[in-house]
Amino acid sequence: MTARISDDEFTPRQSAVLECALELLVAGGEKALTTAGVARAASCSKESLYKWFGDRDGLLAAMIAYQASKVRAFSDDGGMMDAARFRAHLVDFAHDLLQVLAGDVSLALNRLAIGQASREGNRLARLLIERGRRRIDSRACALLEAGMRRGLIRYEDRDDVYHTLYGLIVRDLHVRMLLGEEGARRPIHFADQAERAVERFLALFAAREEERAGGI
Amino acid sequence: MTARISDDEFTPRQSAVLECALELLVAGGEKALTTAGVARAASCSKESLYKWFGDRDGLLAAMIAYQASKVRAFSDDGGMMDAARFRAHLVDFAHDLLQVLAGDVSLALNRLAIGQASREGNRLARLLIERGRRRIDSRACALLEAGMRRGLIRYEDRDDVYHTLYGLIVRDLHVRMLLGEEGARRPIHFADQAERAVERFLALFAAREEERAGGI
DNA sequence: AATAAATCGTACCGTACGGTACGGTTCTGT
DNA sequence: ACAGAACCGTACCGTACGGTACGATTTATT
Repeated sequence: MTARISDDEFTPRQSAVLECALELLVAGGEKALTTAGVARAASCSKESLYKWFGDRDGLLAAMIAYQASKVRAFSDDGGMMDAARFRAHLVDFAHDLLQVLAGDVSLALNRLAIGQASREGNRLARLLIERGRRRIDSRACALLEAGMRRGLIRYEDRDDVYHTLYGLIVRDLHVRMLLGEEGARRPIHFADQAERAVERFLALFAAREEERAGGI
Repeated sequence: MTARISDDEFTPRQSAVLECALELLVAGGEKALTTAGVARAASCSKESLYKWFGDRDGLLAAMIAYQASKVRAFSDDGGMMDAARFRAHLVDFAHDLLQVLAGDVSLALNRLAIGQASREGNRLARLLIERGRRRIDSRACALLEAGMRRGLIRYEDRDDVYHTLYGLIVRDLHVRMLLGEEGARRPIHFADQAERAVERFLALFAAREEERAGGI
């Protein structure tokens, strides 16, 4: 049984080891992530690795859990919000999303999970979605619901509109980055892209002026 | 040197072997794609594999080239096109795109290329983009340019508008399918999704009635 | 300080895989 | 029909990796 992963607390030593493992993964992909390699890079024994994480798969799962635990969940909104602030929040979200997806570690972990996705169970992929994606989803959905409540946008199916926002922001960039396309990772353009995506999103879903004031 | 891949003609025997290899890859992922396994499944000798494809990487490249060669390039349009036909062409494109991306072999090859993307050079990933993606891109761009020429849509940057169309159609579905998410591959919903995506695309880029008739 | 637990480094084992070699067999060209 | 090439099946080699064992060393506990 592959060690406990429900308890995502790691000792400092274990965290340091996982950090080294992530570095190895980022540098050389899954092929470079050997147990002996991690042990050497982290100056620990293979025996400790197996004791802490069970087996290699447990190590991979721990790396995902560890990385996810480093990303703090946002809880923006709260204050009052007019159309301009709502738009700014959307742009912030878009920019953050692009930056997260373009991160070295994020790309490496996604490549890892996708590479293993054909295996039965899909443990890693499910973990990645559960731990990494849910946060982003919930942040965006909270934002969208706030916009809806204040009459700034109109929609029927929240998930549908969220996925549309996602598509407008990310397009095929994520897959292109996962494939290692050089030109794809130009964080310089992220700000522009975030603006344009939100522009189009609001063009599709913003409530019209006359609706913004009151009822239906 | 990894055999010639620029000449994408394979003998019938080689094609049969590559077919078996693709089956193996789809069934069990990269891990299941061993030279011995391919030889056994295809009833050929490992020596022939190495003679034909050079080494394992050459085999992978040949699989991509072979699969790409099976997909015939569209050359739709040609006839005259009004707004309704243009819309129908867009929906067709969207539907085809979703169906292609959701294909077993497509997903398996993308997983393979992504899993190897961290290696230097990125040969497989570049091959996949070059051979697989370009066709889709060119079909869509031809369609968009035809729509532009006939005054049905208006845009400034063709690539930008194409990527927006792509994002509206695919959203995060491709990555979710690559991660093996069960709910993602529901071809039943593809038709709906294609309709909705085109709807939104036209809401963003369709020329207004008064523009459709004549000049600026 | 003494004892127990945890950890390190290294060595070891079994297996699986990439790649090669070779004898026997089928296909091809003349 | 015959020679030569292509090909199949199998066996073989070296290596690399996952996983285990163990003595030496460090750390924690009382």
